[in-house]
Amino acid sequence: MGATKTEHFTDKQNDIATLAKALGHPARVAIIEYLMKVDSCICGDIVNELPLAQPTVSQHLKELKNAGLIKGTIEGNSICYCIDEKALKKLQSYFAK
Amino acid sequence: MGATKTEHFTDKQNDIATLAKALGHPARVAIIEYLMKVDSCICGDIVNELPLAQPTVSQHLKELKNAGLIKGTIEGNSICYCIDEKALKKLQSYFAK
DNA sequence: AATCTTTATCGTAATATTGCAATCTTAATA
DNA sequence: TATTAAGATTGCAATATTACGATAAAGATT
Repeated sequence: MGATKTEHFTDKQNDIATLAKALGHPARVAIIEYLMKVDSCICGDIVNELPLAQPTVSQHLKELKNAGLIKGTIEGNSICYCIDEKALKKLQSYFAK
Repeated sequence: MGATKTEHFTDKQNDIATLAKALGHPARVAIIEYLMKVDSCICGDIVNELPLAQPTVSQHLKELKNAGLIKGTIEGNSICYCIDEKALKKLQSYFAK
């Protein structure tokens, strides 16, 4: 036991839960808010912005990416992260009911 | 360590994260959707509605209550759960930006 | 009062998350 | 090609979550 029984719920419910879960940590909320503010991205800046070690930030970014909330594109040496509007719109329209 | 470093983030960020986290499980999304649909509540019905055992549902309800998403009022023998609009509004207005 | 009904709590097993040091990968630069 | 810089991955310890059987608490019913 201990694992979420996703198979018993609808795709939509699982989808919303996945997005919400990704935002269920203040560091990830902070990342999203930072990305909203600067719009353009610069991944290293996120590490400087947060009071967490680089591997920890990298892990949070991975989770946000898996949930579809952010996108990352390789920019030569570094990586440019930015918000995936589609996922945010999904949340927005879900709560507008 | 393993515990979230809430003290490094703003109250608002922690607040949103708490609400989002509460919705970060499909069963809790399903509970909220069910409460939206029936409006009035009847707690036992939620147990029947979900494919989970009664103690598990009770635990999920507790988390939703702790996060402020639902309210429960004693109705004689049983308990009447319903959505706390304030929390939903908070999420709604947060995503409407 | 004994029993039933409804919901919460306890205890515990299985699994997931959080955080970081150490290390690896890959591209830029000297 | 060595070195540096930016990020990701690995491995691990601490903690949290998920799920449920057993049981408790409290009002309703007989």
